[in-house]
Amino acid sequence: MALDLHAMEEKWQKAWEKDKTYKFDAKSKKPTYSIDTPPPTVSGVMHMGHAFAFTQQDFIARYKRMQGFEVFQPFGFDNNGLATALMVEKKLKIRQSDYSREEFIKLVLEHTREQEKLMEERFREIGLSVDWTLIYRTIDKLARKTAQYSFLDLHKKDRLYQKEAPTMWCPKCGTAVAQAELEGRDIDSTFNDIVFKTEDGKDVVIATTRPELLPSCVAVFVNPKDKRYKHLVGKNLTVPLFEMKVPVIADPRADPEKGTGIVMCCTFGDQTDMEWYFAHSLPMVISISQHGKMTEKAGKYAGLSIKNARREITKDLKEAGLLVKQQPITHTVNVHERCKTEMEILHTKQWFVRYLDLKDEYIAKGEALQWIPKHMKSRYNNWINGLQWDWCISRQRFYGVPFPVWYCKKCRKPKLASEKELPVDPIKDKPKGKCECGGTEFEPENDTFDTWFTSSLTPQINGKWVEDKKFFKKIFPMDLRPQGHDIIALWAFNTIVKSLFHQQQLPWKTITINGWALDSKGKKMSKSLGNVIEPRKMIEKYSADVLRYWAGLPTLGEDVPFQEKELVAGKKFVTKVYNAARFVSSACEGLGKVSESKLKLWPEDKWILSRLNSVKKESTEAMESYEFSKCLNPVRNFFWLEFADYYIEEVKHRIYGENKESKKAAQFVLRKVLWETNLLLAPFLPHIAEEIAHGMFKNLLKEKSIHLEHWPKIEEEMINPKAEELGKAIAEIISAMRKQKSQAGRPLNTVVKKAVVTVPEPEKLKCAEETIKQTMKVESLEFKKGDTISVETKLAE
RNA sequence: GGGUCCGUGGUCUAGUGGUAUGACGCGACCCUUACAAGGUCGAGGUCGGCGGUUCAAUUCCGCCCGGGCCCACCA
Repeated sequence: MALDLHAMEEKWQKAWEKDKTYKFDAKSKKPTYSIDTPPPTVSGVMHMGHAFAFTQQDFIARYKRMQGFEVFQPFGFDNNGLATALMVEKKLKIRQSDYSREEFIKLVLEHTREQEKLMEERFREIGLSVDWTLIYRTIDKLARKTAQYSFLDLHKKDRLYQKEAPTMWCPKCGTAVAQAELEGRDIDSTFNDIVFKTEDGKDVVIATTRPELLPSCVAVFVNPKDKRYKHLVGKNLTVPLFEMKVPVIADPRADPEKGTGIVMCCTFGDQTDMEWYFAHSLPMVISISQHGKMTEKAGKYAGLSIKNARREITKDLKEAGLLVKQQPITHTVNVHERCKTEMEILHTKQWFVRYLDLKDEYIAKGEALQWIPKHMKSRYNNWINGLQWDWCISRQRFYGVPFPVWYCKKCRKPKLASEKELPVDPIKDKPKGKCECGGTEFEPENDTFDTWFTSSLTPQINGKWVEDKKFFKKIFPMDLRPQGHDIIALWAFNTIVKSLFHQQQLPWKTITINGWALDSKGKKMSKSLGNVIEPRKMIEKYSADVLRYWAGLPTLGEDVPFQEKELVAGKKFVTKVYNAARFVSSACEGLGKVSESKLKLWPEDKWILSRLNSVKKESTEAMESYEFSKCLNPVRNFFWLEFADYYIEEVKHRIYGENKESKKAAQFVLRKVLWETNLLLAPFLPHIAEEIAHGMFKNLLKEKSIHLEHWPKIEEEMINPKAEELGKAIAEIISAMRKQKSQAGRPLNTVVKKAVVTVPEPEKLKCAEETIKQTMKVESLEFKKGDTISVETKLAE
């Protein structure tokens, strides 16, 4: 009887939905286990990486539920941010500028709702034990309210400032960005050796990749130890084409090895330029506008794009004979992670969260957090140690959560919304009351929050921090944050920062960092490479349980190449479990309650019960430390290689035999092992586990779902090393006999006329004589003493 | 350049101070009353390289090579 896995899985998914099996009950007396579920970006599509990570999260959720926790596992959608705005514009063929912010947000929420539905269907197909009534969105009302409340709270705690300062800026998106949004990219460029003139008309050659910044040149730097240029320090040089005079200054940050060893400082070509600007109180000459055009400071080049200006200026230098050499190079440049545009440092007014002063505390708190795998903590530390900028949280973007801020027209002071008004859109809403100065006229802050300003509040959003203090107390701090290693610096770090400011404690007890699902060759799956495999295709071809099996194999945190053959193996395993369950179920027909103490156990019974408990112990410890693969692997091997391959074969004769006493013991053990391994497998293979439980062992179910049953308890008294040793020896002997039958080309049910078994301690195996004889159909069995186990057989004709 | 992880039969992996787990693939045999979408058995590895510690190293230490990721590197 073949089982239709797809129909079976669909049946149980519907049943779980109908029975509200995974519903979070806030009134439950059980201890809460809360999970800070990552919100996938709304795109309508589920990737293999999603399936991978969310399934791993679900293993934990299901395990904790079976350990008696009331599991809070919500689901989220990230529909805040640039990616979403662009997607909606494209799909609906609209421009956000044609709408008010509130209208646009409404539109996005409506539109993404459809995409969410599609995604929700996909995510449901992998059998997540999510409470689907707990869905949050990073731009819906609660998220906006929470983010704005967070802003007010940070303001109250004196953690916010607004400042005109050099800021990382994306000229394409026309907005400030945070350090965490930068990405290093190798870009081809040209080293241009440009001639500056000394006051007495001599040439000084300076190498630069950015000749378009010549109009912003405010100084020239040399290393104080560099003898070649010592004579220039304190003198002025003339900037070619632009003819202004700039001083030569000595500073150790100038690298004599790079370029010509003498470097121009512009406001601002890079971070060092900025440091020099502050360190040497240099003037500021901004020649690039917020939209990436040259300003009037660039003279005749004003209005050109950066690229065009670079070309024109290079051309003019060449014509003037001031460009002596050009050399192609590749260098790493910071680009905006969203649009891959090269970053500029511009002087603009932005809101910042002041947080650089607390680096030590972040590190200390990071120590107090349980990181799994442990080494991921060093990425967090690494990031904090390298932090150089306060968190710039304002974005000159239209779509996002608006700042709850207006400015007094009279005194320019910011006026913040009051908590009760939240969420507000200052463009549409008016502030309540007057300014401190008495002013009554205000203009809105047009900026929106960095999306991470909101995403870093998922524990507060899900815990209803701003709406239900009692609920929040139940949920927060959360037990688990599962997430990818790519966003440790962004999501994990910012969430920790926010909770430290708002709640003065860590947002979670444990953070698990999952790896990536790669293609079979270990490359990242991406549309452009054409190596994307959709989980859905694999579910259709195999099944959800099979896909989950694949996700359960690797160690948490490992990147895993997707090998379809592992699904083949998974499918075989699911089939095996089902078939074995069918056998056990039919073998145990009519078996009611059993009084354990009255059973007379055979050696193989003691062996498998001992092994069962060893495996329970091993797998429970593994799950407790979030090492689910160390649970699944041993359970799988135990089930298949010991229980199915040996134990079942060893007791068949008792099941089919006449002796009621021996049959009952075998039945009891079969049922117990099957039932308990099925429980151990339930977090991994929830559908087939439920099918087996309901279809074959319904009388053992105490709850309406196997997923609400308790995780098997370890029975230490059943762990018996001697029984395990004996069981292993029996298996070895059986295997040796199988080998001889196999090598003789005979079926396994061939009768063995006579067998001589050599073992180190024959007397210990005496009790297993009947088991071996019956299992291998041996007519006459003799034990001999010898150093190693070996078997001689005479097969029937 | 700094950090970190990884490198085990054809492929993917488990694991450990005493030469190794399982899977997929491969070969042979077997239609044995749970399972032929199966079973049994088998072949296949100098556990990246070099040195060191040790009675003993794949496992510990150092260096090197190769790969991934994070950070830095923008003259």
